[in-house]
Amino acid sequence: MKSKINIQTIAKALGVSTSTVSKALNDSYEISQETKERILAFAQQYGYSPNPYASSLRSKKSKTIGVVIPEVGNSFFAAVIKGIESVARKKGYHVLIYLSNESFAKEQIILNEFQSGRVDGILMSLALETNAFGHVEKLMEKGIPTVFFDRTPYSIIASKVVTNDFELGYHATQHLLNKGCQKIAYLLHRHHQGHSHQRMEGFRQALADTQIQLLPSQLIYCDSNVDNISITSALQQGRFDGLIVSAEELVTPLYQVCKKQQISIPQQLKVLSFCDFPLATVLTPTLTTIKHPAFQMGETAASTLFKQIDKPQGLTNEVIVLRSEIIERESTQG
Amino acid sequence: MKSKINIQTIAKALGVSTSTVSKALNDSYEISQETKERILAFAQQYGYSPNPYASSLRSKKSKTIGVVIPEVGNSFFAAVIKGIESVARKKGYHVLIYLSNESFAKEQIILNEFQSGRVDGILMSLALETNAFGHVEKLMEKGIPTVFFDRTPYSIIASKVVTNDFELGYHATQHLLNKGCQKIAYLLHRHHQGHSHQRMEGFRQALADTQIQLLPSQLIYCDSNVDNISITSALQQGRFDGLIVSAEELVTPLYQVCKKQQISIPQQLKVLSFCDFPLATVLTPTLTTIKHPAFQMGETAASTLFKQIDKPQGLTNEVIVLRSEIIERESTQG
DNA sequence: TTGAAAGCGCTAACAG
DNA sequence: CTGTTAGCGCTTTCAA
Repeated sequence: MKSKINIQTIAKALGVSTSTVSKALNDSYEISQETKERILAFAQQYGYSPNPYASSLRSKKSKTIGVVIPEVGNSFFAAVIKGIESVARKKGYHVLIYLSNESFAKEQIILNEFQSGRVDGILMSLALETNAFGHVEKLMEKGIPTVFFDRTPYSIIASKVVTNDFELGYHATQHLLNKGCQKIAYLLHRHHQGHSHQRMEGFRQALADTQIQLLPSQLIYCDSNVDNISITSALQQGRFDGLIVSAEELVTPLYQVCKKQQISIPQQLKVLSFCDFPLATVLTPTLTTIKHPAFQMGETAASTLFKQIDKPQGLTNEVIVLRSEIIERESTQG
Repeated sequence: MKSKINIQTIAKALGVSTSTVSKALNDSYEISQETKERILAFAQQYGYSPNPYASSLRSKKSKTIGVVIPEVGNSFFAAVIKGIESVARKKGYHVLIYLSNESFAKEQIILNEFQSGRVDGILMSLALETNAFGHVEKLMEKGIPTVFFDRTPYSIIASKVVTNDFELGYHATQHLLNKGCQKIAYLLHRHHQGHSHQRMEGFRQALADTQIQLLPSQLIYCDSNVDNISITSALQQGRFDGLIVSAEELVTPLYQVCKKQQISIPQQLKVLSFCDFPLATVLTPTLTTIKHPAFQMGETAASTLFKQIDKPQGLTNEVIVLRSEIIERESTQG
């Protein structure tokens, strides 16, 4: 380590007190313009940057929010993060990203760390594995502002930003029914979250409204991202003529299976995905998707969080529903 | 906020001193098994979790490493992060992810924050915009352990983990030449980094070795991720019969253009991408790619960083080269 | 408008 | 093995 410049160094060098320096650096109204400039210039010149640990320790706030997401590497969460950062930047807050890797255990560890005031607020989307919310409840009892988005804990009362999941499931199903599908399957992860549940309920309801009863065999569970076997066996012999894919990672194995088994989309099987991504426009056939307002979801979640941070007493627990839209492409063409 | 339990509360409640509690919680050998258990049990019961700011302030280390990457949402960086986390977890370190969003300015701001000891070490891949390294040099002068990966500052001596970029450019080009291509173009971002430069040099060299001179028109620059116009105009009238795509985000616009302009791959244009991703296996045609050892790169970079953190004196500045491999698919078939 | 002093919660010498 | 003590670098009263 080279130069160990801190507030004291500056104070001594300029013949002022540390509190003056501190106030100047924080642009306090108590300090004269002249002194401020003198101190700022010095700080600038010598590349001073404040020790965040000291200031957080003393002031009890970290100017930092934690974002807990299951994974990166998919277009949805990438866009959400951008939305979050755009809001946080305006407020002068830092954004720390924590990955649960879809693991319940990891998620618990992460939330545990937040107990100690490492962050001023939390934005969170649950891991697929998560099916109990004790860790979430413990956190909320501490009164740390928290907003959930996308994958939210259904049984917990909290601020949430979600999409119109039930409707989406319903409309997606209707879309396929309108295209003439009779036997629609639903492709999903073995572990799945509340929002997934809502979507499935929409699926079930849409079927019910058309006098179709949902059979267990219509739900195709996949263990990992490359579970081609389950998909292959589920789709054989033209058992289904419509398919809803509930996750971005499941699109690749699906297309692989269809190619190998010579199942032609959309003639034999119409496919709709719950996630939009750029390459959907160049797949063969191009893929009908549901486009979520990911960036906006990030913005909204962050704004909601800052509302809580700024006035912690009135914890409103509002649930904000954003609308997603179906983008029709070749994979569901009649 | 509810319970404000800290080390003092515990000390008082158990009739011991704060240092005993501190040592017990850090599993120091100085404390008897019995006392340890008593303290741990108490801490557990009352949900104590240490204040990271206080401990970092005092101990001068944060047990945290910062990872600066240009973006999330692509398979490469997602895998790198997983590699990093797997190593960091074993060492009991936290991983904070910072996004530069390919912006030079943002990158400078981030590095500036690191000046103050927020993290014990840094792993970094440069933004596309970055073409000066003053901010990097300033950081390294401070002696903060830093390892660069993938996109590294070519003019700076530092620890780096890279792929065999020159070779890759060379082999990719040879691959296309061997398939009979005569006029090969190279698709890249307008802003680009050192590693990209190396790859382009490999490209140039491979052409030179075949007595072909590289013309400026063979380099197709794209401004953003959806710059279909440049691509369209560059590819018209069968000007090229081979193409190297240097970034994952450029694959979608390329396929869009080829579809629209009815340029058939690989008959009229053979395509090779410098990035592998799952959907490459189901595109029409399937895409020949170069698969980078992303997870391994993350692991290696993190291990190298911890070596530096653990013995800061011997800053070795090693450059580790990992090997990537070409995965041949339909898009370059003869 | 500035300064003195106290202390955030924890760790690390050093004593005992 | 346990306790005492002195800060880490900063913010924040309160006094000047």
